[in-house]
Amino acid sequence: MAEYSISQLSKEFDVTTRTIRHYEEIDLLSPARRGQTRVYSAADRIRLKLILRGKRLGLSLDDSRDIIDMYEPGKTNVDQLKKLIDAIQAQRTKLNQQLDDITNLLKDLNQAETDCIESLKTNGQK
Amino acid sequence: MAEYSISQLSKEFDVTTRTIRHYEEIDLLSPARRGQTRVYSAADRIRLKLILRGKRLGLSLDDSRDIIDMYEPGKTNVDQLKKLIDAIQAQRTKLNQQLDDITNLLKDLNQAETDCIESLKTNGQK
DNA sequence: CAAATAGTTTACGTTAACGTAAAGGTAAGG
DNA sequence: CCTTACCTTTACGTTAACGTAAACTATTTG
Repeated sequence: MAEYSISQLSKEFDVTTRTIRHYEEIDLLSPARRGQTRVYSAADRIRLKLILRGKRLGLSLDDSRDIIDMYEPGKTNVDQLKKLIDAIQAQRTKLNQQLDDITNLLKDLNQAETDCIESLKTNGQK
Repeated sequence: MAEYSISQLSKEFDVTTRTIRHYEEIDLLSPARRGQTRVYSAADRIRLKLILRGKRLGLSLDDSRDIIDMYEPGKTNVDQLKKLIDAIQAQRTKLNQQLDDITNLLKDLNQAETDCIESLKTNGQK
């Protein structure tokens, strides 16, 4: 039963405590309290991790919320489930686009690098 | 020698003309002018495309500017070239992180989806 | 020739995601 | 008991990336 303080998480994920509290303000996190002090569970920690992964992918916090909510199959309603499947498909489409973008960018970077090195050889001589 | 109007590009890439003008305001684009009217070349169009790709990857416009500038080997200075190679490496690192994030997210989405479908089977019967 | 369409500049407004400062509570160590 | 280290809340400030509106020009079309 792991527990974490706000500063521990702050250090582990290299974000400010303000950021973590901000996520609570917009209901992305809801840690327990010991008195007034926030106490984060392992589940809270995972949520934070997911939020930050979303950030690295350029998602808005609202988008991240949607995605994270997908992981919880507490949505018994059938219509909601169907909506979820659609949302999952939409996300997948977007991610595949990103994958495509990244491979292209990596290709471009390789090209830029060889150009650079080439230029260094030629140019570094004079 | 292809030429494009601002509204053509706006439609092609599904962004507003305001957005395109904004990129000019911050010197990400510098189209020619016919009188007062902007005239975009094929190269301008490519730059816009690259900017938007950067956006999809969650890059800031400043980051995109840096990356796009990498493609132009007009940087004869040796020191700048070395800096460029470092920058390229840094970008590569970040992109590989993103790749990792995406494959994980896709994995999660698959899981979420099968959970959903499972839940639909069980739950949709009653 | 009037109206619609596409272009322009200028300039203030908006939203997300925190930053930053103020003011204070609490527990441990010397 | 005082300092140091964390914790808290409240609240205004900031930046990026445009949105939106006003006011104007130029061209085309019924």
